[in-house]
Amino acid sequence: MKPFHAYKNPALAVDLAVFGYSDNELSVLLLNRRDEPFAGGWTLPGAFLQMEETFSDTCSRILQTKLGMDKLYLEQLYTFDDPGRDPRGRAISVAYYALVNPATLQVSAGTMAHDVKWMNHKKMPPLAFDHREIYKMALQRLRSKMLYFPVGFELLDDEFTMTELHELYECVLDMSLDRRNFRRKILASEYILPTGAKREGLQNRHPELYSFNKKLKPSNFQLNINLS
Amino acid sequence: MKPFHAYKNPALAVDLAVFGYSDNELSVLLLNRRDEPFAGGWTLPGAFLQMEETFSDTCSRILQTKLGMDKLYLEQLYTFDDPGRDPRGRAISVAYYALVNPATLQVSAGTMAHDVKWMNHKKMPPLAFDHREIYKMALQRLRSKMLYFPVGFELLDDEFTMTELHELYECVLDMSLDRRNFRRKILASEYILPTGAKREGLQNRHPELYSFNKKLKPSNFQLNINLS
DNA sequence: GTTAGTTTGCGTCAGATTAACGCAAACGAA
DNA sequence: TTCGTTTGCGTTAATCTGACGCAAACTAAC
Repeated sequence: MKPFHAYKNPALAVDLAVFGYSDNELSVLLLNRRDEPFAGGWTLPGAFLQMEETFSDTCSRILQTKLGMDKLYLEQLYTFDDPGRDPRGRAISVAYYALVNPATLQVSAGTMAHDVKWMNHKKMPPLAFDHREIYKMALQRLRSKMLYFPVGFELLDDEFTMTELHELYECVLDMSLDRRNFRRKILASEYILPTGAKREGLQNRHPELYSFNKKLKPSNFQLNINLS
Repeated sequence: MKPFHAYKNPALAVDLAVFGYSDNELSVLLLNRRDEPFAGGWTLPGAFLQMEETFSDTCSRILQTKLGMDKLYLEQLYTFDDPGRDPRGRAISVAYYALVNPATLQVSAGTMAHDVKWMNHKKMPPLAFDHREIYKMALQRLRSKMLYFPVGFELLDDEFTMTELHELYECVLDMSLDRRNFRRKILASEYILPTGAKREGLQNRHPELYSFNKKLKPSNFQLNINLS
């Protein structure tokens, strides 16, 4: 029997929706294409899977190349198979999304490739291929996931104030949440703990600092917020 | 430039976790393998993607071949990429799950291929490849999805009694749910409506018949049942 | 038909949860 | 020191939940 790869198989791409959060803005990492098709257009960063790679390897390779760092929070999203999605031929795309916190975002400013750019998620340009669809699904997944899984913390630094966490949720979900009720629910979940520390730059320790409680299993984090 | 398929690409398989429900039992469609590797072992039904096919096409082809019918409820689950998952070489598996209602299940009894069998989900044999993992993820997805999305109805006939729906949920979730509270919540969601009909075989119309309300958008179906 | 046991539909109620909002101490800028 | 803002904590009414009672509708046995 011939080896699998001797048969005609579609190309396998891995595409990434990388979200970054800083200064109350949610951004997405976009790549400005140099080559045809869609030369000059915007896409999500991606790469073709090499024979020996896992998806996770490919993600790391993309992130290293474009951001100069990997080891971010990473989650598989969906696999897109529209036969017409790439004009060059049949290509399947396995989409992942990644989350970048402000510190990493700042560091990456120095190591980022010249052909990528952080774009505010409210000012997204048209995207090539079916990348708009991928991006939309990623945002939707992030939004619904942060309601029942402590995933939002991945977008913040290790230590954060309640206000910062609150603003993150309001920003990503694009809705206003009562500050006091949000605090009560988040604290009741016990997924964040006060650190007792005082942040550099602050004169006092009034805005308390919290950190994500990594010892708890994330199974029953539940914010009970109704979208729609 | 060479066409994509001229490069070395992994094989792309589509594997299906097909759930059937009847007589208060949840079953999974298993295939008894004839060829190596794992000859004689059990697997989920699957097939390699043909160049012109969409995943959905491949699913239909598998279901036609093995069940003699397609057009079931179908949802993409996850794409598995462990390089060692197939001893024959690199193969990616895109997993879907499908739901079959009792009527279809009954019809399929006559059209089913001889090498497949419905297996009670509590009596699953060891599965070849990484199919145990796929099956477990499918069951988990079904369980969590039916709590916030009206997907359970796909496992029942068009018309059903409240008791049947209640038993379905208890069976699939493998937990007991208070009959009266379940009724209250389900009816409050307005996703099922009384049909006013009387079922054949029943002498009276006391156990009321209901049907899924397809006019409602399934976005805010919420049963608020706590797993774990 | 009558009777006895089961199923089904509906209601009650105490306790928990939620949304909306008040308030004062802590803070920072003038 | 003063004043407007931020932050932490509390209150309350309305709603939701889980646990369970009850009788009408039904079935099966006699």
